[in-house]
Amino acid sequence: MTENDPVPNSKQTTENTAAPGRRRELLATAAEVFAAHGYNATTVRRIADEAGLLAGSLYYHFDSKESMLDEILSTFLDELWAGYDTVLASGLGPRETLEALVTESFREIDRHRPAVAIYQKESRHLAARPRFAYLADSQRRFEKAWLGTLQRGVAERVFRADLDTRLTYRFVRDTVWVAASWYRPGGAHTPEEIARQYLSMVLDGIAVRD
Amino acid sequence: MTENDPVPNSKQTTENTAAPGRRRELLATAAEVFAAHGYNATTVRRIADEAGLLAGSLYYHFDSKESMLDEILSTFLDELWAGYDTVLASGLGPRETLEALVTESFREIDRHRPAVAIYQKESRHLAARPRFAYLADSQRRFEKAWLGTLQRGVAERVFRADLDTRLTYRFVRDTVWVAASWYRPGGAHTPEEIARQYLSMVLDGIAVRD
Amino acid sequence: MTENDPVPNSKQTTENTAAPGRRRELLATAAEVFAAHGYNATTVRRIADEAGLLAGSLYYHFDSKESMLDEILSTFLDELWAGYDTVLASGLGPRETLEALVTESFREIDRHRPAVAIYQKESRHLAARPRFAYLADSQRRFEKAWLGTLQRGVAERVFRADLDTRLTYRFVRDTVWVAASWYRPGGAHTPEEIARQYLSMVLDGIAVRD
Amino acid sequence: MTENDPVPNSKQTTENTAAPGRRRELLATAAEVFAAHGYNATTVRRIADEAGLLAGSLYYHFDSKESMLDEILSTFLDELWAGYDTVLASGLGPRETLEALVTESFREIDRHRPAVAIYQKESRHLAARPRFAYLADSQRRFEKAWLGTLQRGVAERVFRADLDTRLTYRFVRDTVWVAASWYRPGGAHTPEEIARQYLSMVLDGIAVRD
DNA sequence: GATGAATGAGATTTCATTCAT
DNA sequence: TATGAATGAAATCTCATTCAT
Repeated sequence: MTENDPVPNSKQTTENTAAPGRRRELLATAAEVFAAHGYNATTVRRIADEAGLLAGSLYYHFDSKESMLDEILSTFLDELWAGYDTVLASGLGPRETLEALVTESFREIDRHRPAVAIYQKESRHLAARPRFAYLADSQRRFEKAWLGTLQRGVAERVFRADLDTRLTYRFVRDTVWVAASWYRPGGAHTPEEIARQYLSMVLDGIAVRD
Repeated sequence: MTENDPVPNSKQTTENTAAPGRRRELLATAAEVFAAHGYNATTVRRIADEAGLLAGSLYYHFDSKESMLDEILSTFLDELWAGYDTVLASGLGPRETLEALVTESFREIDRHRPAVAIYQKESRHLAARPRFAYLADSQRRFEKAWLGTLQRGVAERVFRADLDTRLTYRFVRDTVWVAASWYRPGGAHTPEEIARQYLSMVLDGIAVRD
Repeated sequence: MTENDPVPNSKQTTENTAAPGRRRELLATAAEVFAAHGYNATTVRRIADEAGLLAGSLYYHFDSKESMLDEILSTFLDELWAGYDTVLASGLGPRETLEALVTESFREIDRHRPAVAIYQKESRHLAARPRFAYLADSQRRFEKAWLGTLQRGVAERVFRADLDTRLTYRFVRDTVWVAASWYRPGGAHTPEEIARQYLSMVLDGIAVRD
Repeated sequence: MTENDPVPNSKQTTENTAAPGRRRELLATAAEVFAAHGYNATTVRRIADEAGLLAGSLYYHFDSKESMLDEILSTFLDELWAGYDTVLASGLGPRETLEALVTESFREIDRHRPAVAIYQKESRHLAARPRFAYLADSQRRFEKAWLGTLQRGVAERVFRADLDTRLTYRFVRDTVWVAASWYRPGGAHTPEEIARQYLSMVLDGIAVRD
């Protein structure tokens, strides 16, 4: 769980790595539009309009609409795993690991909201395509990290013994990521505040204790 | 909250001359395909293939691809609200209401999995179109029911006083519905079992109590 | 050399075999245009114009422009090899085999002029693509048939001993097929007449004998 | 037939300020790519890649893709006609003229293989455009030279009386030029050797004489 | 009820070409 | 001389929809 980024992805396509200025701008625009309207429903022309050039001109920078999506998702996942790996490598107990993962996740949502929203909506069917195989890989690592933490918590009697860890994993995973669909950076809550509230609910429950 | 189906929708379009059996079959097929691949990515031809007829022939049964979607979603919402309204009309306390709503929700997922999955993925951007205004209406009623229950619970000291109810509402709402994306009817868990586990987590937390 | 059509080709794509009427017409039109202007330079719209429908409508009948080309070429090659195999299986001597192959070739040009012209112009670079691998296969069988006949002729002292058979094969092969670029069915010469003239030149030379 | 280059062509376009070395290199590269993939299928970017610069940079050297093609073909034809005119002006008999023309042709293929291959594939449809009218002119002169030689040969009883000279002209013309598609300079045969073999076939036939 | 054929609008992509630097 | 970025026209292809049979 602490190995160095074993998730292979295809981030770098034909185009050069060196001149990231324009490229990054265009990707940010594309991500915003994909997130707002869905990948399929987004036309290349729409992205181009938003970025202030003609549709065909995007093809100077990117091979295809799909390769934009690819680069958006893989860049996000690379950063996500950098954060996760730091957490997982730091030798925390299960509860602290869970807290750190949740907090890190909300921070990623804060930084990569469009990418997370796209990931949330599209990853399931994308993962089937060879080009996006890294999504399935990431999914697997993800499960290992979260489910492992829950199971360790149960084993160490930090989490309740009667927990269906698989089910709990799904609940937790989904709630965290779906947040990207309503979260607005710069809104009422900081990522850390949201994480705190969420952890409070999941760890201690919302019911008043007798 | 107990009024009779105030959500207007357009379920019945022009044609319902023929045996409603075929119609229902075709909608079930369409829902399955929409859920699996997304509404936009689903071609009319794909639905027709799956149903064993030619694309053009679907237009004998339905006005348009959109009207299939409309009918799938509105049928689902009608049933959902029938269930919810029964719960909300039965005078339960906040905790029991929450339990009943969650249980009812997982039952709906069990019965209408494809519709719920479509709803989950598409409702946000559909709600903007006039034809699907009922989605926004439903969303509002939904918020009133759930958020109201949480707030009532805090007021009656059944739920913790320090709860950010709005945030909690979002967490709960999302987790429940996203379940449609992994739930498989006839799988390891009954809807009631899933509801029980989920409620246990949300109400009492996963941490071991001192 | 007498086995039953061992050249695999992909003639039948998705579309049905049963209703060949419209399909065949459209292919004939496409072949004519491909032959006249080259495959790359031919637009789908041009074919559609010539056939009297809209460009998009062609896609009801064919998967792609490429699949039209594929079907044109593979249909032609199937017929060609049916004819060649009959000749090769009939136990003729080298000279008679050569005469029969040449005659058969000019007959095929008469029947499939556009296909032959396309084959002549495009086969070299198409053969590299997996989809058109059967072109390379055919090319190999072709060489075996013609070169083999020439070599047999030399061995049996029917053809001159000092013949560079490989070079002669190339000359003969090319001359025969390039004829498709100037031949007009219904013109001054029948295929058999052309074959006779050509064979006279190749077998006996154009110089007056001393 | 001995006039000095009456074929007008447009070889020199606007720019020839710079070192003609680079220009020639670029044209050689372009010719190679045109010959390998066809003029239409060749992108300016491909030529630029092969030459080690960017697509836009080619426009410093040439007006357009078409002007590269123009210069390649007209340069070739100028040299070809220099050779042919020498032969035609030297007062040889029909048989010797034919031998000299064939030999000269294979020498041109050796020197200008890519240009000949392009000429072979593209000249028919290019000749229609005004800019490439010189291709049609050349074609006419070509026919006059070859057909005239054959007719003279028949008249002088050097070639067989029963020859269909028009048909023979086509056969001979095609075979010679198609050779560009398989000939590789520096391969097994010198141009002169190929010419000898070819002339042997055409003049004396491949059949053993009784 | 269903088919086969077509429409037409719009999508992605390609590519020769331009031009400021 | 060359680059990097963009243009704009056109190409292939997709797909919801229509309609005569």
